[in-house]
Order: sequence, then structure tokens, then C-alpha cells
Amino acid sequence: MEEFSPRILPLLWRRSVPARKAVGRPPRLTIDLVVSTAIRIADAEGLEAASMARVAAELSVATMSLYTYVPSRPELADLMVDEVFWARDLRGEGTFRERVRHYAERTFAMYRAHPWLAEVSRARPPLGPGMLAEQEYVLAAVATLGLPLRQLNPAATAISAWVTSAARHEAESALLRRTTGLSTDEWWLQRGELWESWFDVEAHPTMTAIWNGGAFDRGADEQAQDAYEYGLGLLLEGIERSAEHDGTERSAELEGIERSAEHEETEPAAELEGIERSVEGDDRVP
Amino acid sequence: MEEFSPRILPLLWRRSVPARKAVGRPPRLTIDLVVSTAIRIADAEGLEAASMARVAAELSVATMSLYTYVPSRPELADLMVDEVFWARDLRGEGTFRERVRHYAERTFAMYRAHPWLAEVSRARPPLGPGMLAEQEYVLAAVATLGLPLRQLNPAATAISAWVTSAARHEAESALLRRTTGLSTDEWWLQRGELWESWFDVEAHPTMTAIWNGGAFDRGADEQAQDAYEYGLGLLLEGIERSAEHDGTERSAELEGIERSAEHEETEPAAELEGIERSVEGDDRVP
DNA sequence: CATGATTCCGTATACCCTACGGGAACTAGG
DNA sequence: CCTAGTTCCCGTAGGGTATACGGAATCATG
Repeated sequence: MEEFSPRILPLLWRRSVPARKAVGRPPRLTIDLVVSTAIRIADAEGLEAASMARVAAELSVATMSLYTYVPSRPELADLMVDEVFWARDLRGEGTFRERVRHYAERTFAMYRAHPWLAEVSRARPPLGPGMLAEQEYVLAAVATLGLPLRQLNPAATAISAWVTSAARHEAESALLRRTTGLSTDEWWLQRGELWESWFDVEAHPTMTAIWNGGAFDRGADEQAQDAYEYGLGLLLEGIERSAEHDGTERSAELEGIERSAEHEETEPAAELEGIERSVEGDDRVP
Repeated sequence: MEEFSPRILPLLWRRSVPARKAVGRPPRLTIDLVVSTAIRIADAEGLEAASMARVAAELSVATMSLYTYVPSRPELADLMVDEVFWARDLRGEGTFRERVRHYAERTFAMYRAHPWLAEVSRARPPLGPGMLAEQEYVLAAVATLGLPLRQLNPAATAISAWVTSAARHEAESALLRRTTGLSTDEWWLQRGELWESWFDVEAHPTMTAIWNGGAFDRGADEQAQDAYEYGLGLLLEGIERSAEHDGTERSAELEGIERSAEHEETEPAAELEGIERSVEGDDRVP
């Protein structure tokens, strides 16, 4: 059984690998230089601008030369993404809330510095050190609460999905402001005709009521921020609550998930003390 | 003060406008035909496939002819999006939970039928009837709880963001499966090398513990679904809870938001009964 | 039949990615 | 110094994309 193994993993993990002995014509560039140049262009002008031709030109090299360093364009994008994820450098300690706040702050800062991240799909992300560092950090944050092992992953995934979703939304807004020259509020203002000419009051009673109540007076971006903070608060409260009364009240709902957990349920974080270092078993299906 | 008014609004709301008197050369096509053709192509082959040239070819018309019906490609995308949003046809009644469930089901169904929706940015969406119908439906669902007026929008936005985010993720997964020929699990399997050669156990103790506890045994798509349902449960519970004890416990946090609400706070849904039909005032900044 | 309105569309420009294959530049070993 | 092996560099060519512009075609009306 011949299995295809993608060429991207050694590139993503290139920092974990010792330098190869020099043989053959010496390269003019390095992968890191290519990646950082692409990131710099994308920061300034968006992901599309960081084309193979453009990156090569920036490095005073022919387009095709880049293909010695990177298999193809999508792989370059993967490398760019994992680079900035790795540079996010999550290392805050403290309580659950403090860690989540640190994660959120760093993530928003990352998307502000590199708004093109919002132009990259989040499905099947680059499996490099940056991505795994995020996973580990958020899981560790949730683990401080002492939740049952099987609940860590859903909780951590919910948190990172919520935070990332908001950061991406903000980044998209920034991108659009740059490409269109219009802020979100200016964009809305330009569409005032919607309310004057097209909006049907009778078909939208709730919106109209909120409107008349004056609850639409914040800008669109601010409303999104409000919703983000409101939702994050609910998620964190809910997760903390399910840690407090240890699955007694909600056990009925969770039974399906916890069914096959055979590890100590009273002290769920105990596994984190004595970690089995072996990763040799091949019965893992991620 | 000359204000630019976008040409897209009359197209989005074309169903609300009476037919124009026929004068000049009669058109061979209609906007609806163009839009539905583009949707059909995108359904089958993705958004990129629905290029101007391709849609025109499908209609046996020259590429440039489409520009009589649609100002440009982005506007065509807007029309496609609002078309399927409108066709989602949200009309379930019932309790808060029932309405949210209906909204979620219809939304997932929509993204399954039109996975290319995940390829379109959610920022600055088309302001057509479909988009507004969604807003109204979710707001009305939340309004059944009797929340204070100023809390309706954050709650509704949180719900729709969470549901949409999950539906988009599933759709992206489907798109990737089609373009790459690999399911998400096959994609992971192909990257088994990650665990064998690159994963650093000591740097990722929490992941390793979860691993050894066997809590990673579900497929990636299933894990995402778990996180979605878990998070949705927390959001709905939290929203319901804040409706039960009417802002007594959380009033400190909410004070900043509720500050300028001068409408009856004890019966917050009262505005929905007697709606002021006037939308003439121009002091609204959406 | 003339006029005005509207639709139709050919051409031209400027991007994008990358398969292929040959030449250039280096090291190691003799 | 010479040669083999290895690796890097890159020119060409082909098939995509969106749309500005201007003129021809086709209708209702007067």
C-alpha cells in the first residue's frame, strides 16, 4: 500500500530539523526569507498581492526560482500562516479567565497585524508548530478548571472558534476599509437608501421596534464587538459552571459524550501530572 | 453634497418594484435567469467556476452581455447570496428554542445545498430581503424571551454568528472534499507523519494527556460538530438565564449598555405591541 | 420612416499559476 | 586539476480571470 505523504510537513517543522550538509550549488535565498517577504507584502497589500511573481520580484529573483524553496502557492500560504501563528507566542499563565484573555488579546493582535489571515480558510489548517501551540495553550487553559477529560476538547474548540471568528471579522472589516476606502459606517451611510426606499416596516416588526427604541445607535463594528464580548462571557460562564457541579446536573446531556471515558472522573486533571511519554501506539485516529 | 448611491440596492429589491414600461431593444435574458444560472454553476463546481465568461457561455450569450444585467462580478455574487438567503424561507413559530432550532436547521440545509456560500465574505453582506429576513427572524426568536431591548441585538448576533460559523465550516469541509478528493479524515490520515516524526510530546502535555485518555477518537468533522452543539447549548442557556433574573445580578455589567434606554424596563417586549410605523426621522445611524 | 432607448458584443489589456527542461554553480573524491 | 554528483536558477509557453470602450443591432413610438 503506497501512501502519499505531503511535502509540506518537513517545511512547517523545519526548525526542528538539523541543517543539511552543504552540497551542490548554494542557494541565494532561504525559506524563511521567502516566507517573511510574502508576509510583508500580504500585510501591506493583502494576500493576493503576495503572488509568486510579486514575491520573486521583491527578492530580485525569477518567479520560477521560488519553486526550489516552496512546492507551490498553497504551501507558501500554509507556511505564512503557521509562521504568524508561531510568532503569536502564547505564554501567559494564571487562572482560566486570565489565560483566555491572554489568548484573545494575542489573537486579536495577530489578526490586526496580519489581516490577510482572514482571507485564508480555517479548514484543514497547516499542521505546524504554531497551530499546535494554539491547541495546547487553549486546552491547557480549559484544563485548569478540572473538567472531565472528554469535555476539554469541545470547550477549547468553542473558545478558540469564538475568539477567532471575531478576530477574523474585525480583520475583514479592516481589509475592506483598505480596499474600498470606506469604513463600515461610511459603507452603511452610503446605503441609507435602504431605509428610505426599500425597507418594509411591516415585514420587520422586531427590527423596527429595536430601531424606535434607539438600540441601533452604535456603529456596526461596535455592535459586532458587543456581541463578541457578550457571547464570550456566556461561553466562559457556562464552561466554568459545568466544572463547578461536576456533571451532576448536566450529566444526562453529556452522557453520550462521556460514555466511554474510563479515566478517573473525580480528579479529571490527574492525567496531566504523570504523562505517559510514549507515542508509539498506532491506534490513534486524529 | 453629492452622495454616491450604490447601484446594487434596486437589483436586490427588484421584487418590490413594478415592471418598467417596455422601450428599446427587448432583453434576451432576465436578472433572475442570470442569477439562478450562476447559482447552479456554483452549486456544482464552486464559486470560481461561476465566472462571467462561464455564466454567459451557459446562457449562450457573449460575456459582455451580462454587464447589461449586472454591474460587475461582486454584485452578481451579492445577488446570488441574497437569492439563497431569501429562498431559505424562515417561517417557523414557537418557543425560543424551537425557533433557534428551526433557524439552525434551515441554515445548515442552505449551506449544504450551496457550499460556495462559505467562499463569500460575511462582512458587509448584501442588504437585500434575504439578509433582512434572517435578522428579523433571529431577533424575533430572542424577543420571545422578554429580554431588555438593548440586549436583543447582541444575543441575536451571537446566535446567528455561532450557527453560521458552524455551517460555513461544514461547507468548507465539503468543498475541500470535492476539490481534493479527500475527506477530512483521509486528509488527517495522510498526515500521520505529523505524530510519528514531528509532534513534540513534552511541548504539548495537555494534548498528549487527552490523547492517552482516548478522547481524540472521533473524526475531525464530528469533533467540530460536538463543539458547535456544546457551544450553542451554553449560549442559549446563558441567554435564557439572563432573561429569567431580569438583569438584577448582571446589571452591573450591563449598566453601560442599558444606560440610555428610556423605554419601559420592566416589560421590555412591550414595544413590540404598539409599533410606531414612522420611519421618516433621519436621525438614524445604522 | 425617423428617433430615441436599450441590448448585444468583439477587442484589447493586464494579471494569475506552474510544467518542463537546460544551463550554472557548487562540493567531494580522485 | 578534473570529473561526477547535486542543487539551484530561470525562460518559455499555455490557459485562466475581469472589464473599459465603442459601435452595431433591435425594438416602440411618433
